[in-house]
Amino acid sequence: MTDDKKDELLAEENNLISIRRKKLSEIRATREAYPNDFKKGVSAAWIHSEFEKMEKPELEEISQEVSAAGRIVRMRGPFIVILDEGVHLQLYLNSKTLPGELGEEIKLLDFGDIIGVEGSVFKTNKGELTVRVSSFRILTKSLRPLPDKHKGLNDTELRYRQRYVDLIVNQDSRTVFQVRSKIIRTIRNYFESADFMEVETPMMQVIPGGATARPFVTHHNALDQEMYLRVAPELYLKRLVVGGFEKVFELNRNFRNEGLSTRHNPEFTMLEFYQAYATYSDLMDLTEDLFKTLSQEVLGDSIVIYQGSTYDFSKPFRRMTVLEAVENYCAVKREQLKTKEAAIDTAKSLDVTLDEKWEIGKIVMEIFEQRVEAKLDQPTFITEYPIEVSPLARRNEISPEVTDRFELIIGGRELANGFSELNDPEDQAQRFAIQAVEKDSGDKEAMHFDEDYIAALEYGLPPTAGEGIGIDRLIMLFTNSPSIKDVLLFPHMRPEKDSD
RNA sequence: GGGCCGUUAGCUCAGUCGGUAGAGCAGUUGGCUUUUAACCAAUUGGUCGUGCGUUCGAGUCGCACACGGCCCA
Repeated sequence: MTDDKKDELLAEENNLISIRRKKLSEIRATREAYPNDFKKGVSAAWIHSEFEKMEKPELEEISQEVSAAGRIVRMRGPFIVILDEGVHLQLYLNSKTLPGELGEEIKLLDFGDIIGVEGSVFKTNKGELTVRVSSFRILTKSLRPLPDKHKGLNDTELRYRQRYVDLIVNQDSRTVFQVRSKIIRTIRNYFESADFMEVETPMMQVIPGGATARPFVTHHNALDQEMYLRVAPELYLKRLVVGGFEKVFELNRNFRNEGLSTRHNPEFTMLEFYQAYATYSDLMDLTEDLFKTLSQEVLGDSIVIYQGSTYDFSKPFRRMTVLEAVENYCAVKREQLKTKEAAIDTAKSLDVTLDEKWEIGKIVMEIFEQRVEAKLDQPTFITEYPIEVSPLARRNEISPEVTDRFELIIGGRELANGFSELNDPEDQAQRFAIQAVEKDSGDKEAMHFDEDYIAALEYGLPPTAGEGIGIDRLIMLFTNSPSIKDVLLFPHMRPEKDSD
């Protein structure tokens, strides 16, 4: 780049950035501007835990030397506060008492710079633990100004688009992602200690399956083949149970080509687990225990407060059937849902939008989803889902029009979905055939006919129950976050403007 | 997809009836140098999201679009 060109770019650039860029070139003129040889001896957290309890004279006496590093977040006269792994550490740098060059170098410091320091630990007259810096070095010059030191970064859009800035300045945001990590770790431990094996199945699939949802389509060039990002790992996990891995789980990303909302991101994290010789009823018990364990281990309490509601996970969850829920929450009688015609009338009277071509089970589910689900605040297992909306679930032996399936609703939102698996290959083939017809008639969410999965069932899937838990929604619940974007490090956002 | 709200300095926000674009923080210069949102003095910084329109005159009024938020489907 020519000097003219450089000047031109500088002129276009924000003045605050160009001032910092000049400071950077001053550094470049004398030494390596981005050195890699600084050894950070101790963390800010360690310094606090080790010396906070000591008194001023005691600290003066031992005069402990340390080397530390962090990002500058405050400057008060000769005091500079750095942030190291979320912990503040105060430094004392007096330009009049430091050796000449270092005293000059203080002028090059800005908020956001990452510095490495050496010095001794002491306490100020006001009792604040501080490092009296004897030497320091700018390790990384920051060229962009940080947000307001008091008001921080509030703009939701900027917090999502520039998460790195959000994480520097908003401790609450850091905490959400620390809790997220801990929840995922706790889930892994929970299943591993219950002898489940963690597995990884394809995210790129030739036949997408396992959920009624529209997939993302992509293309494999060498094979010249359409491929889909998975909407669920379900069919692969059950193939593993056929193969004799009787307790498996997968904790990873699914992709669904749907709209965005406070509860939906196109890619999201799902836990799915399968257990041979278990029923959906066993999994409801397991789910209660899992939620209790998570809240105890992650929050240290069985009580979770979410957006004004209080949930006590030490108590068993309510259980009711889909029909009971519609009866209770829509004030309708069982007869009003008995036939398709009655159900359509009921739906219309409740102002539920529907398609009259739908079967009765689908109509009842629409009533449930549009008029009941949001009202179910306390943890509730809803059971007896209609067969039409459950193409992979086992038929109930007493009422063959419903399945041995449940969903867990908390705060009006679906958190989990589990069922006894359909392991009758002939029944499954018929259900796939029905899905294929719906697909041909234009339903983009309908499932494909998966012949290899039928072949697997024909080898024999033991009686099995399986469940999926939406991890992002779970984390929203445990971190009291109103939007899924708050619990995703990099939520999907539209491009800001056309970049060409 | 529909409705409502928002978009002004790097950040957080004011901006009245349409009449010279403001504050705090950050920045710059100097002072002070064991402070606690440090302080004191001076001072720089704007495509008012984008485009079109109404008007003598638009941050402000109208239309369209973009992005975001909330609610609904």
